[in-house]
Amino acid sequence: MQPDDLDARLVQLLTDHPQLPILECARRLGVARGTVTSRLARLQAGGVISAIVPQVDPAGFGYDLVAFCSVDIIQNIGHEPVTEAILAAIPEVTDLYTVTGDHDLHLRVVARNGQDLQDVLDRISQLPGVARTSSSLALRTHIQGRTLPLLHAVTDSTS
Amino acid sequence: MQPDDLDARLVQLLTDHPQLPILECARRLGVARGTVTSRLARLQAGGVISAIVPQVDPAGFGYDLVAFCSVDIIQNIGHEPVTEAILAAIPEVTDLYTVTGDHDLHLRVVARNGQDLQDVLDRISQLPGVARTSSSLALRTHIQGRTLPLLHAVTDSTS
DNA sequence: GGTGAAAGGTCATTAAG
DNA sequence: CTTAATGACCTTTCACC
Repeated sequence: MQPDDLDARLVQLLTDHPQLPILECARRLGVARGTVTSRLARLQAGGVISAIVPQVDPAGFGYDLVAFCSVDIIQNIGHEPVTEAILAAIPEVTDLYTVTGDHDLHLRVVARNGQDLQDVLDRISQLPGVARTSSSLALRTHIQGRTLPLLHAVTDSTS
Repeated sequence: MQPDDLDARLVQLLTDHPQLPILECARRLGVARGTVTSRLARLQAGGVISAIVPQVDPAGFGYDLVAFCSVDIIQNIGHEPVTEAILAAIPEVTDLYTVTGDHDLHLRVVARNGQDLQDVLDRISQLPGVARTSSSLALRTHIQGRTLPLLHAVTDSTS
């Protein structure tokens, strides 16, 4: 679907003020309450808004280390068994992608400290189907999961 | 902070049923209403719950291509100017990390299609301070931003 | 547990593309 | 003619005491 400028401003407003009532949103955007309601419904139906749920941050309970890990898979094994094994066995894996390039899988993992990270990477390496892993530590997270600038860019160029 | 099993079940409940009233949460968890309220407040204050906001999914408005890009920075330039330039100029960058290893920065970018992706990568390459980029395309997103399994693992071993 | 107040869902009307 | 916005009604629910 194609969101417009009003959609972008609505999402921005809700992002800045998480629990702002719909009536207040309508007031600040200068539209009727029903408009805000229908827009929200349309955004959710269209998949632009995937969910409105509590965002759990692992750093909040000690997992403040982030690393990226590339996994090579043993040749004659499919991707599925390996990805399923990783997802099932390693809760520290927050993101898992099949990628092109030098390696097969790309994952983002979190850990409590260096020792814990080594343990996590070891557990991944020892999973059946995993041939080799290589990793790099995130020294600093400049931004993570930002999407609003893109949404604004799209709606600005549209209007 | 250290969340316990009740915290994990509360977050799980709210994740499964996004707009479940607090009273209903208390009923299903078998605790008093005030308990749920105070738990939620504590989780937010402690940073375990970072926010409860609409999750914007770029795939919802056409950006269904995901790629990872490694950036090498020109030696005598600091990281800050480059990261700031990237964040300011390229809205397609959703994640940006300073990392250890063969490269300096690790980013996640989204695009509308292959041609659009090439354009995005070109724009990154041409930013001042960027020496070189290399990228890999995500063929499949198995999981992204999952944290609940980790939360459950932590609280299970704690209890 | 009771009470005041506000939020959200629904609908008919109206304006606009 | 289709689509969307408006404003008001009504029911339900929440937070407070």
